[in-house]
Order: sequence, then C-alpha cells, then structure tokens
Amino acid sequence: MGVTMDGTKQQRRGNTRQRIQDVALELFAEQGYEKTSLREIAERLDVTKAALYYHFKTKEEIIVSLFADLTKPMEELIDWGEQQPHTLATKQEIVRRYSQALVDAAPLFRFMQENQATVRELRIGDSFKDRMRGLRDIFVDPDADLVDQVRCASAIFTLHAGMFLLQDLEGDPEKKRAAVLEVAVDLVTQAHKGGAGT
Amino acid sequence: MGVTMDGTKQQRRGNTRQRIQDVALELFAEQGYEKTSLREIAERLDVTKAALYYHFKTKEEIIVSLFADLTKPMEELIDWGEQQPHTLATKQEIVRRYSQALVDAAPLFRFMQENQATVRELRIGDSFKDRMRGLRDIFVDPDADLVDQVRCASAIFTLHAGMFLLQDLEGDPEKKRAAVLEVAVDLVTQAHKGGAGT
Amino acid sequence: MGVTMDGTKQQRRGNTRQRIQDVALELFAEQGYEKTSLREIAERLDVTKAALYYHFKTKEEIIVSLFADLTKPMEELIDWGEQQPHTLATKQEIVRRYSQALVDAAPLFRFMQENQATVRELRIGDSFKDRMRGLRDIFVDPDADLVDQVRCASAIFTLHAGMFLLQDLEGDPEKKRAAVLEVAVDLVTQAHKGGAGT
Amino acid sequence: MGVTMDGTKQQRRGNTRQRIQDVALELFAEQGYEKTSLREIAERLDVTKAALYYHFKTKEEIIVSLFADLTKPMEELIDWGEQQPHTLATKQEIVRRYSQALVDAAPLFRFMQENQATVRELRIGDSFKDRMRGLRDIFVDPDADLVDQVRCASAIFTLHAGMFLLQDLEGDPEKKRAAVLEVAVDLVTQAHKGGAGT
DNA sequence: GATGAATGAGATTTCATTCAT
DNA sequence: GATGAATGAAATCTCATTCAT
Repeated sequence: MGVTMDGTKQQRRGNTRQRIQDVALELFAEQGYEKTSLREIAERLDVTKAALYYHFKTKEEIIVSLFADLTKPMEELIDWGEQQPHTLATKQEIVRRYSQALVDAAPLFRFMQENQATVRELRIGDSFKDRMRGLRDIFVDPDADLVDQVRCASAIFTLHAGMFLLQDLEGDPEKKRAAVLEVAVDLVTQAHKGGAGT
Repeated sequence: MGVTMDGTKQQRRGNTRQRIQDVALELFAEQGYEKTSLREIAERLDVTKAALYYHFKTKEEIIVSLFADLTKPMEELIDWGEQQPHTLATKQEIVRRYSQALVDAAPLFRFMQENQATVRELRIGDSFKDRMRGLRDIFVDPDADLVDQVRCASAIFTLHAGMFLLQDLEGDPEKKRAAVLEVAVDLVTQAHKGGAGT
Repeated sequence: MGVTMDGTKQQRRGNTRQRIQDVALELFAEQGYEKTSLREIAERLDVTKAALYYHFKTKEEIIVSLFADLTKPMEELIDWGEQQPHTLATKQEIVRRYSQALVDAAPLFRFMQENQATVRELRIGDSFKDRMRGLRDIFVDPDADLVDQVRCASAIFTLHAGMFLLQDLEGDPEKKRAAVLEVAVDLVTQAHKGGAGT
Repeated sequence: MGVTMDGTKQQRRGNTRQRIQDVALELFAEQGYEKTSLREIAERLDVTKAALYYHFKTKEEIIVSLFADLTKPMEELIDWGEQQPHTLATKQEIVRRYSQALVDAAPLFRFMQENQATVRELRIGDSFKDRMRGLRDIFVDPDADLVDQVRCASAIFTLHAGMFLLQDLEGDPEKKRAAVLEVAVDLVTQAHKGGAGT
C-alpha cells in the first residue's frame, strides 16, 4: 500500500530505521528471532521487505544494531567500574546503576535471556560475553571463597533474571524492582563480609 | 511388529526412537529448536527424514516427548512436596533433591533456559509453567515479606541458572554444584528467618 | 499440478533426475545460466522447485553434474592421448575423435562457449581448464616455432568453435563438420611440417 | 547544464559518464553482465545507484553505449572494406587493421566472447551480427570451395579468439599477436590459392 | 521399520528501477 | 548532477510434512 493519497503516513520520514528497530525488538522478544520473519516486520510497518534491506544489510544487522544502541550505557558503566577500586561501595554502586540500565533496556535483555541459543550463534554473543566478563572481573575476587564467588555471580544474575523472574508475582513493579535490587546488594555485601555465610 | 501399544517398553529393541531423542536434544541444546532441522537430525543418525516420522508425528512431538521423559522425576518430587508440610526442612530437602534432578536432566534444562521464546510457543511451555507454579507455591509464602519472596524465587532460579552460570568459572564441577546448592539453601533459610535479611 | 487423475505423467518415475538435466541444459544453452531460473526449469517439467532440490543440492550442482556426465568421453580420450607418443599420427587421431566427442556433447559446449564468464566462476571452470591444458600439452610442443604453437592451439579452437561458427553458413551439416575437421587436421599437419608454413 | 544534446562531446567535463562505462566494462568482462549489479558499479565509483540512472536510462543502455563507442572504428573499417574490391590484398589489409581494432577494444570483445548468451538477448547482439555478416561477405566467397570458406571464417575467428587464446601461453604479447595475425593471414591466403590446402 | 520422491509454504536476500528533493 | 528512500518482482534455497512402496 503506502500510496500517498491521504497524507496519514507521511510524517514518518527519516525515522524508518528507528521504527524498524522498535518493531523488530518487540517481535523478536515476543516470538524469538528465528520465528520472526522480515515479512512480518515489514507488514507491521507497512513497508516492503526491500525497505528493511535499505536500512540494514541483513537480518542479523538489525539485532546487532539494537544491541549496540541499547547496551551503550552499560558498556560505559563497566568502563567506569574498571577504573574504580573494586571496593564494596563501588560494587554496590554498580549494582544500583546496572539495575537501572537493565530496566531501560529491558526488552532487549528479555530477548537475550530467552534466546540464548540464538544469541550464541550471532555476533552479539561474543560482545555480550566480553561485557559480562568485564563485569565479573569487577565483582568476583578470584581469591575469595568459592561460595562467595557464587554469591557475587548470583547477584548479577539475579538482576538479569529479576526483570522477568517476578512477572508472575503480583505487586507494584517498582517495589518488585527494589526487592530484586535489595537481594542483589545483599548478596554482594554478604560476599564481602567474608564467607561467614557457611 | 514391535509397534508400541502401551508405551511402557519403548526401549525394548530397535532403539531408534531413543537415538532420535538423544541426537535431537543434543542439537536443540546446541543450536536451538528452530535452527535445528529434521534433515540435520536424520543425517546424524544416518536415516532418512521419513524415518523420524515413523517414530514421531511432528517435530514438536520430539521435544514434547523429551520433556515428558526427562522431567518425570521432578514432577514426582513436586507431587511429593505438595503433600508435605511447607516447613523449612521440607524446602531444604526439595532444594537438595531438585538440584540433583536438574543435574540429571541438565541438557534439557540448558535447552529450555536458552530457548524460552521457543518453549513458550510450544506445548511444553505450559506444562513447565504448571510445574514451576507448583514449586513456587511450595516455596513462596504469599504473606511473607516481598524481599523474602524474592529470596525464595531466587533460590530456585539460582539452581536453574547454576548449571551454566559457572561454566566460565574454573574449579571442580562437583564443588561448584555444592556451592550453588549452598547459596540456594542459604537463600531459603534466610527467607525463613524472617525478612531481617541484611 | 501433477495430480494423479489421468495417469498421463506417471510413467516418468525414477528418471526425474535425467529430465532435469535435459531441460536445464536446453535452457542454460538458450538463455544462459544466470538468466535461467529454477522456477523456469521446474515449470517446464511440471514439478515444484523443491523437487529440483531433492535431486540437486544447488543450482550449480546441476551444471556440474551435466559437465561431469557429458565430458567423460573426452576425459578418457585425453587420458588415452597422454599415454601415446605425441606423434603427428596420434594428434590427427585425437583431432578426429575429439571432433566426434564434441558433436556428441554439442549443447554443453555451446553453453560453455557462450557463457565463459559464468563458467569461470563455477567449479566446472577449473575442471575444464585442466582438461584443456591436458589437451594442449599433447598438441603443443613448447620448443616449436611460436607460429606453429598457435597453429596447434588454433586447431583445437577451430574444432570447438566449428560447431557454431558455421551455423549461419548454408550447407549439409555433415559436410560442414567434415570441412572443420579438415581445417583442424591441416593446421596440425602444417605445424608438424616445421614452421615453413608461410 | 552540460547535458549532452548532440553526443559529440561527452568527455567534456563531469566525466562520470565515462567512468561509469570504464568500471562497468571491467566488471562485465570479469564477472559477466548478469552477475554484475548496478550496486557494485556504483560502489566502485563511490556514487549511488541513482546517479547511474542520471547518465543511463537502463542497465542495458550502459553496455549498448559501450558497444557503440568502442566498435565505431570497426564499423568504419567494414564500411571501407565493402567499397573496395574483394581481392586478396584487400582482405589481408582488413585482417591487419581489424587485428589492431580488436586489440584496441579488447576488453569489450573479451566480454562479448564470453557472454554470448547474454549478448544474444540484448540489442547489441543484432548490431554485432550485422557487422559480422558484413565482414563475412567481404571475406567469404560463396562460390568457393567449402573448405576455403571455412578457412576464411576461421581467419576472422582466430583473430577474435587470439586475444585470450594465448593468455596461457608464455611469451611476449606483441609477438603472440604477430603470430596470431600470421596464422590469420595465412588462412586467408591459402583460401585464395584455391583449395590447394588438401 | 524405513525409504524415495515430492510438495506447499515460506524464508532471506538481491536487483533494476523510480521519484521527490 | 546526484542522493535518500523506497518498491515490486524475482531468485535461491530450506523446511516440515506426506505417502506409496
């Protein structure tokens, strides 16, 4: 369609790229990457498939671009964290900020969480692993007790999982987020108290 | 002609059915369900695609059968748990046994963890949700502090995530499993001590 | 369609592969390889595109298989020639036999002649080059006069070109072939007489 | 705005048109016409596809224009030849001059030689055939012996083929060209001596 | 218990072309 | 003289599935 007859869809000019990203992420998160066809994305946007290829060279490039755009704040946070001393205070601060960054990029992370097999095959898999390794190196002290190492790893994981861990649970989302954050901070703090957990 | 009529003794002879399941699970876990084609499975087994259709009516039936077969122990555990009083001791026992059941069915859970988007679309999604809900209802006391609720949920989650959470970490797998178990038991125990967590 | 209603097209069973090759070669020769789509081939055979892919893994495999099948006699001739002494008599004999082999595989060679750019990109390009090099090494004596070397190369070339060189010329095809053969034999013979040609 | 109205001075300024032709011919010769996309041409020139359409109405027009520009000397040669008496001397002279014209337009002819299937479908096919017919009518005497007719045709063909016939052969290109020319002149001369070749 | 042959639907991708700016 | 955005058509290829044997 898209015939200029009524002027209803002319105001989107120059933002097609953005709109593709938005719709794509929505569908990828909902149905998975493989199950989402470019036809579907194009139809929702009322453009042709070829239009998608004008903006992105391949299907993979769409998800890669989403990843790059949405994880920039985290990348910056990790870069920052690497330059700070790895004290408990730093870690707590990172947990807090990371929690917020996760919320901001929630749909992307929901997608990644739920499509790990796919992510692994795509190029973003490696970028993500690098990022996670950076985070782990800040949090996990390799000389610490193994249980405490797990605590720290679990803290990060709880944050990641938190978003959708609580979907079934009733209650105010903001409160749930706060609860998740508290558990994560707790885990990090306990780990720092020195393995007294056992 | 050895056609199964009652379902009790598939393994009897002509173990092709079993071999299909094995290879399928391996590939599904590795590459994802959508990315794994029946052609690939057939080729690995050195049979034709049509042979798969002799044993399973559809592709989905393969994964459904795997799920049914491999989660039976958990189903039984949850059934058992539902009939026990929901005391701390019961929960700790379930955590321990569940941890073992997870290890036994690790590849399936790795698959499910990494292909949630796919799982959701398939029939096993619902069966799994039912199972998880059963588990949650045993663990999570809806009247407890929200933070403690998160602790309990996080305990189960830590178990599930544990398997691959620690893949990067060096160390004896048995010890790592023990560490994961300890963190999970800890979380459940803390939750029971009454929200004073920190 | 192919619906079994009348029984008119059931007698082709087991020869689909051959029929694909036949139609493909016809169309490749007529329109070129790139311009011939699998849709076109399938439609002519009244099967689906997917049926082609049952018999050949890729479009390229169709042409590769044609090449392999149709040039086998030549390959054998060259193998034979390599084991003979490279005398004038041998060369004349090869020219004669090669001429016949070319006639037998005429459509393929017409295709190759007219689609060299394509052939170069495909795997058959190299096989063909190897074959031609074998032939040249039999015919062309590297120590001979350059003009005589060209004569020998031109002999082979005249054979190859002969088929369609004379399409415009009127006259009995058999006679034309004989004339081409004579010119080729002539060139080879002159070359052997020792460059006195001019 | 410098738009060509008469066609005489394309090279004047804003030489994009020329550059398009150059790159296009290079790619057409290398990969074939069908395999060469306008995107590829545009990318090499660092302009957009749309820019090509400013200079040429269609893809075909690019090759048509190349043909027209590069074969003009031959056209003139043939026109000249038609007005001369068809003596041996004339023919030898034409062979010599034609040989030079071929060298000047080598890439185009390499392209045409190697993409005959494509050329046949395009408009240039007919123009070329007309030109070749003109040449043949000068060279081939329809009343002569068939073998001599083939000799004359083969002479022209040897010239055409010569360019790439000798690519594999080592040696000074200039010498190779001379050798090709000698064989061609030879063939024409023999034909005129009256079938004595046999 | 399995194969050989085929299908229908649909996927990703590419291309020549257009047109307003 | 050229670009940015888009399109319609088509291409190659893959997949789950069917069915007669």
